[in-house]
Amino acid sequence: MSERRKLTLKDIAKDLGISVSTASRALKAHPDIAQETIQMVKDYAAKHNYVPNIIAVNFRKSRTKNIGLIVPELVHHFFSTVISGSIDEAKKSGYNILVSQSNDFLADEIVACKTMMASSVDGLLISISNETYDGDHILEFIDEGKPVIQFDKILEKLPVPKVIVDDFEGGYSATKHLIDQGCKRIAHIAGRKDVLNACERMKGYKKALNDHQIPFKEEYIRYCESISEEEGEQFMEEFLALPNPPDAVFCITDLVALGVIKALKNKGISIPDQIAIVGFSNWKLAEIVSPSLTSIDQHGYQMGVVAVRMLIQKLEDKNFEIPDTLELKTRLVIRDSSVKVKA
Amino acid sequence: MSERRKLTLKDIAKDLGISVSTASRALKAHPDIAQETIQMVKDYAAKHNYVPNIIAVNFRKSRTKNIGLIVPELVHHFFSTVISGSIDEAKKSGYNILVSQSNDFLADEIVACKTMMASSVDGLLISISNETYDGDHILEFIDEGKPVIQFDKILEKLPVPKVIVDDFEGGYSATKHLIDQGCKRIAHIAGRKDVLNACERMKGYKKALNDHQIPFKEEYIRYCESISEEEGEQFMEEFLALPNPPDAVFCITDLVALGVIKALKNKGISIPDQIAIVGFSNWKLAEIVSPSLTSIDQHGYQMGVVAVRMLIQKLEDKNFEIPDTLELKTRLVIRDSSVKVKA
DNA sequence: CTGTTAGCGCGTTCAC
DNA sequence: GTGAACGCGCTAACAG
Repeated sequence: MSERRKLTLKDIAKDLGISVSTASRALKAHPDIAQETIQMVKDYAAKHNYVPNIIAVNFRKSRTKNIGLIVPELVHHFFSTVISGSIDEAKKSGYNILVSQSNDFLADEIVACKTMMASSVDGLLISISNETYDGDHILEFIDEGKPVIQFDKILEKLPVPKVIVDDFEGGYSATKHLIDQGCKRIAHIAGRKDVLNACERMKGYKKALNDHQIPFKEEYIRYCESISEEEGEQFMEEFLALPNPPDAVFCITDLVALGVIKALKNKGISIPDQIAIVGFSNWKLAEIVSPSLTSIDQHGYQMGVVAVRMLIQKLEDKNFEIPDTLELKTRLVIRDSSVKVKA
Repeated sequence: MSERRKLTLKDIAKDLGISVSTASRALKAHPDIAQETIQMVKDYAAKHNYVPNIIAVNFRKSRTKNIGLIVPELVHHFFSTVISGSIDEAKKSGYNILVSQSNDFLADEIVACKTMMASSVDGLLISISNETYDGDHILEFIDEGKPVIQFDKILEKLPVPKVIVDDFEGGYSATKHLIDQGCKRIAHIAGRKDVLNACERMKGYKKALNDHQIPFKEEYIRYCESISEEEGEQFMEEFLALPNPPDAVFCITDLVALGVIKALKNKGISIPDQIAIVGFSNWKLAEIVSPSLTSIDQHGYQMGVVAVRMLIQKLEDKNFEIPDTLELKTRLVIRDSSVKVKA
C-alpha cells in the first residue's frame, strides 16, 4: 500500500531493461517508438501505478500550472462566484487556482502580488482594490513574461486585458425597468466617483433618464463611501426628507438596497407601490430579503470561466492575443421590489 | 526593466568569480563562508534583484509549498470564511492554498483529490461531501506521506485529525437560550440523521431539554433532506398545524430558519413573541433578515487558521503530532428573533 | 526505432 | 573558507 518512494521513470526503465528516454517517450506514445514497446511500458506503468513527478515536470518546463487569482474580498458573494467559475474552468485544463485577497487595501494587494510572483504562478487574474490607482506591481508580471488579466474592478489605464461586466448597460436597464414601471422620480444611490464600475452604472442611469425625457436631478443622487447598508438607510432617509421624494431608487449594490428597504419599512412606506427599488449584483440576499429585491446579475461564474479560459489560451499559445476588453452583458432579475403593476 | 531570462545562481557565481555553491551558501549566510564573501554576494544579489527560482528549489526539496483545500461548496458563507482564514494563515509561512470544491458529490470529491494529488500539494485540508461515507481517496494522501486534516464536515471513522466546531455545545446553548427566554415547547428542525454535525446539534438540543426538565417530543422534530429554505417553510407550517404548536424553533441552519420566518410572517405570527427562532452558522443573512436572527457562530475564519497552522506545523516538523480532534467552541449571537422579554 | 548525453537551478556532500 | 561534482526526475537534441 504505502510506497516509501514513488516509482520514477528510471525505475521502470531499469526494470524493463530500456533507457529512461525510451520509457519517457513510450508513455507519451511518441511516433518514433515501437507499438509493442509503448504497450509494454504503458502496461508496466499502469500495473505499478506510475505517476509522473509533477514537480520535476514543471521544473523542466519551467512552469507551475498554477494561476494566481487576487480579489478584494474572498467572503463576498460575487467574488466567490467568480472564484468558483475560475476553479472549475481551470481544472479542465489541469491548472490550479491560487487564491489571495487584498481586503481592498493597496498594501495587501502588493504583498499578494509579490507572493504570487515568488511562488511562480504562470499567470495572474486580478480584481483590484479600492486603493489601487497605479499598477506597477501588476506590470511586473508582464515584465516577467507572465500574462495578466484584470476582471470586474479594473484599472482602465493599465495596458492589460480586461474582463468586465457591462456596468453601463446594467445601470441603463435597471433604470429603464423602473421607468417602465411608471416611475418618474428615480433616485440613484451611487458609488464613489473615482471607481470605474460605479461611474459606468451612473452613466447608464443618466442615459436611461435622458432617453425617456426624464430630467436628471442632483437632489436624487447620493454617493456612498463604503457601500454599506447604513449608507443606504441614511440616504433613503435624506430622500424622504425632500419636498418631493423619489418614487424609485436604483442602488449601486444590493447591500445598499437593503438599507434602503429598512429605512422604508421603518417609515411604513410600501415597496414597491410607493417606492420601487432595484439593486445591483444579485447577491443571495436579493432573493432572501422581503420584499425580494429586483437586481442586476453580473454573471460572476461566467466571468471567472471566461477570464481563466483566455489566460490559459495565452499560456498554451504565446501567439494568442487576448482581446483587450471583454464585456459580459448583465441580466435584469425582476423580483417583488420593483413591480408596481401586476397583470 | 524586462529581463529576458532571470538571474540564476550560476550567473552571479560567474560574474563574481566564485563557485555556484559558494554563492548559494553565502546567500544563506552559511557559517563556513567568510563575512566579506557573504556581503559581496548579498549585495550583488540585491543590486541585481536576484530571486531564487522557486520551482527549482521546490523540486530540489521535493515539495511545493502548496496546501490543498477541498470544500463542498465555495459559494457559501461559512466555507468562504474558512478559506479566507486558511489563506491568511498560510501566507504567513509562505504557503499557498489551492482550493477545490466537491459540490457535495462524492465523484467530484474524488476527482478533486486526484487533481490535488497530481499537482503535488504538500498536504490536504478537507471538508467532506454529503455523499462521502468512505475515505479511501483521502487515505491515499497519507499513504503518500502527505498529512491531511479534516474540518467541519468530517468522516469520524477516518483515522485523520479533525478540526470541528462543538456542535453539541452549539445545539445545547441555542436550546438553553430559548429555555431562558421562557419557551416551553421548543421544536427542532434537524439535518439528516446520518450527518454527524446534525446529530451533535440534536444531541445538544436534547440534553438542554433534559437538563431543564422539558420533555422531548417527537412531534416537535423534523428532519431536513436538503437543508433548504423551502423545507424550513414547510416544516413550520406542519408545526403550526399541530394541536399544540411550539413556542420556539431551533433550526439546523440559518437558511432553514429563514424559511421558518417566512412561514410565520405569512401567517401573521409574531417573532419572537409568539414563536422565537434560533438558527445556526451565523451567516450574513442572520443580520440582514428581519427580524434579525439569533444564531450560533461557528468561527469559520478561526477554523481555517487553526487547521492550516496545524498542517504546516506537521509539514515543517515530521515529528509533530497533530492532535486527533480539536473542537472549537461556538458562540451564541443573540438578535431579535429570540429575545422575548426586553429589559 | 532506441540509447546516450546534456542540462533545467539549486542544495549538499566531500575534498582540498 | 571554498570549489568540484553529483543528483533530484524529467525532457529533448543528437547519434546511431
